[in-house]
Parts: sequence; structure tokens; C-alpha cells
Amino acid sequence: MEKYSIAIIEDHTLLSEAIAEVINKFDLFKVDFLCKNGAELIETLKTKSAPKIILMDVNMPIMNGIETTKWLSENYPDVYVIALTVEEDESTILKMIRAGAKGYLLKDVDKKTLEIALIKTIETGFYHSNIVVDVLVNSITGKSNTKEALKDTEIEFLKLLCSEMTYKEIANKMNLSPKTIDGYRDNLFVKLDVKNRIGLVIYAIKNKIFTC
Amino acid sequence: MEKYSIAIIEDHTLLSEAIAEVINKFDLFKVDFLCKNGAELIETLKTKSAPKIILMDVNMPIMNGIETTKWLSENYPDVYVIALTVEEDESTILKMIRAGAKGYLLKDVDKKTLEIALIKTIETGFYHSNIVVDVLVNSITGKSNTKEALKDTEIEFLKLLCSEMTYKEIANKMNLSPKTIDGYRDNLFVKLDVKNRIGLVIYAIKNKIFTC
DNA sequence: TCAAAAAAGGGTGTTTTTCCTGTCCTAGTT
DNA sequence: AACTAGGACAGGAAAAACACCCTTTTTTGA
Repeated sequence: MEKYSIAIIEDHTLLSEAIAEVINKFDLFKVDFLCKNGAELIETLKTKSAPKIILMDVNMPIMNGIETTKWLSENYPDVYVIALTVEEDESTILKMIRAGAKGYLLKDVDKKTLEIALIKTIETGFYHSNIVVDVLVNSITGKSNTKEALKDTEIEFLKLLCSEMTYKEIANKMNLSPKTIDGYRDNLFVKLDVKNRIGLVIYAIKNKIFTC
Repeated sequence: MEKYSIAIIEDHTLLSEAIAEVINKFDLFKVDFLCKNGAELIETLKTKSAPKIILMDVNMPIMNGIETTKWLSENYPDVYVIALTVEEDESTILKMIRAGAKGYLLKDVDKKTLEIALIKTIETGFYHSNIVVDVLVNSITGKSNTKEALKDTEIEFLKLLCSEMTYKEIANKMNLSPKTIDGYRDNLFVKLDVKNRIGLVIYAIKNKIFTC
């Protein structure tokens, strides 16, 4: 019987190579190829046929897991994307699910669980560990949703805040009037319940909008 | 011929299991046991004999890589500790080396490099990737050494900077005049080569003086 | 297609931060 | 006793950040 093909998208070479070895020992699966980021995946798919399942890291340089998953949902809707990552914060999980991930596994699962997840995904179309279910439940019961309301410009703005630029310089870089920037800031003060720029910077770092 | 025994200390189960598979394919090495953190390692060493090499993650709950390495240097000085981690910031690398690590590998190495590192460590007693050498050279040529020279009050001050307090409030909390605080700040601007409070905050977080 | 909402920009005043220069005191040196 | 270095602190000015309230332009969706 033909084994199901799998691709691993993960920037840490050793980890992806090692996981590949593990998967190749499973009866039903074999690893087809590895990529270091989303851009590389897109390149690869020009010459190779798509795998059945893609194991996707979330934090990658160049093109991260969320963007890549979104791209796959549009261009290869039949491919099952399973997130495999250390990020267990609510917003990351929600973003991946929204982007179209069919599963979400933390890197501290064991081999057996990984195999079960792969099999369930083939059989039923999805597999989610308990953490994810928790988050989803919280999310609809309204608890702690918050952050989701941030717009793209606000995200961009928050990133620029985490530098030594003044507001005037940031306005310049974003091609907006300093006054508009003032508005962005004041909105975020209210929305995120902080009092000054330092609060915004800490928020951005805490929520991985900006990574040091 | 007897293979060299290796232990892996790493909190992400899948990763340690996967790396174990990789290592078990190497001619000269076999994995003896896995632990999820330093405390578990200490427990394990009460009943099992020490391995030749320990691959050590740095970020772990309960007892992290640095503490664990320090403990090993004192209690099992013959064991080679190799750090295997994603942290590539100067201070972490220096801390691990000081704690007694004989090697420092980033998780994006490939299998071949891992094998070479293990062999070199057995043969010569150490193996360091290029990044580490860079950091060490910088460290003695004086460049970017910086942080080491920070005084206790400065550390304390940097921590307080990472809050929404004004300088006046910080001065109050430190029982010093706001003008003294001004001096602290201006000194740090020069010493750390940054232009404003945001720069100090980013520095503090980057160097783990303040953790979000 | 037109009204409502959202985004962008503006005016003005206060507070905080940043950047100077310079004094006083203490401790260690010679 | 004079000399030096560094920490604590001050005054004052200029720049940036923050606050509040208001207008114009763009988008949107009913």
C-alpha cells in the first residue's frame, strides 16, 4: 500500500531532520520533503506534487506559519496543515486555526501522539490536542478574547514603536501625518489599557508582535 | 566496540525523542536516557551511571540548562555537556560556557554537524560552532561586552524602566532624587549606546534583565 | 447612491523626557 | 593636606510625548 506523503516546514534543520526520521518509521507515512520556511515551500511546490499532510512550524523567518497556511488554504485546499510548535498562546492558536490549520500540536507531544494525530487527520480531517479545545471554548464563551481586534496598521505601528524612533520618524516611515500617529497611539492606549509608549512596547513583545 | 552513551535533557518530548533516533543511527553513539529538565536528571543519576556526553537545552522549566550545567561541573566533572538550543544571544552563550559547557550548538544544525560535534568533543574535549567563537572573541576584545559592567542599581533601574512608571515614580521607588535617576539614565544611554528609554527597555529585555 | 462609520489630519496646552552644565560630598591616594 | 574620582543632586531649556477636542476625507454597506 502507498504511504501518505508528508512535508515538514521548520527552520531548525536538526529538528526537521529528526522528526522526519521518526515519521519514516510510522507504518502509514513517509516524509517527502523538508523546507526551512514558507517561501521555500512555495518554490518546492512548483516542481513537486503536494503532500497529503504538511507539518508547519509557526515561527519562521521570511514567511511564517500563519501566512504560509493561509496561502495553502487558497492554493492547495486539499492539503492538511498541522501546526507543530511551541507557541501555546491563545492568539497564535486562533490565528493558525483561522488560517486553515486542521491540527495544532505542541512540540512536547510524544511520538505515539504524533502518529495518532496524523492518522486521525487522514481519517476525520482534523486533530486537535486538548489545549486547543480549551482555547476555542474560551474564545466563544467570550473570555479573554481581546487582542484579536488589532488592525494591520496597528500591528505595523506597534512594531515600529519598539525602536528608538520618535513618533515623527514613525509617521514618516508609515507615510502618515504625525497627527494620525497620535491617534493610533491614543486608540491603542485605550484598547490595550496602557498609559504610555513603554506599555505598548511591553505589550508588543509579550504578544510576539515584535521579537527582540 | 562499546558505543559512547549520551543523555538528552530537553523539555519538548518530540524533539528529544526525535534527536535520540538520529543519534542512535550514528556509528559511535547511542542514547542512554532522556530527561525533561535538570531536576529529573539529578534524580536519574542516582540510579543510573553518568553518560559520556549530555546534550542540554537551555530553556527548561524547574531547573534550566545553566543551573544544571553548573551542578554537573561540580558533581560530574568528567561528563561533557553540549548546549543544544535556539538561544544565540551573547549573554546566554557566555553563561553556558562559564557554567562549564564544552560545546554550544544551535538547533538549526544538520545531522552531520551534530555527529561531527559529538566526535570532536570525545576526541578533543570540546566543540564550538562559529557563532560561539565570534561571541568569545568579541567578549575579550572588549566589544559589546558591556552588560557585565552594569552595577546593581543600574540593573534595578533597568527593571523599573520596563514599566509604565515615570522617572519621578521610579525615583520614588528607589528612594532617590529624580535628578539622580536622570544621571543613571544618561549614563546608560552612553554605556549601552542607545538614544532613549525605549532603547533601554529593548536592551533590558534582550539581555533578560527584565522578562515579560 | 447616500448616509454612517472609520480613517486621517489638525490645534493647543500640559507633562515628561532628554540634554546640558555645574555643585557638593565622600572615599581612597599620594 | 591636597588631589582625584565617582555618586547624588540641581537648574533650566528644548524636544518629545501625552491629552482633549474638533474637521476633513475615504470607505463601506444598506
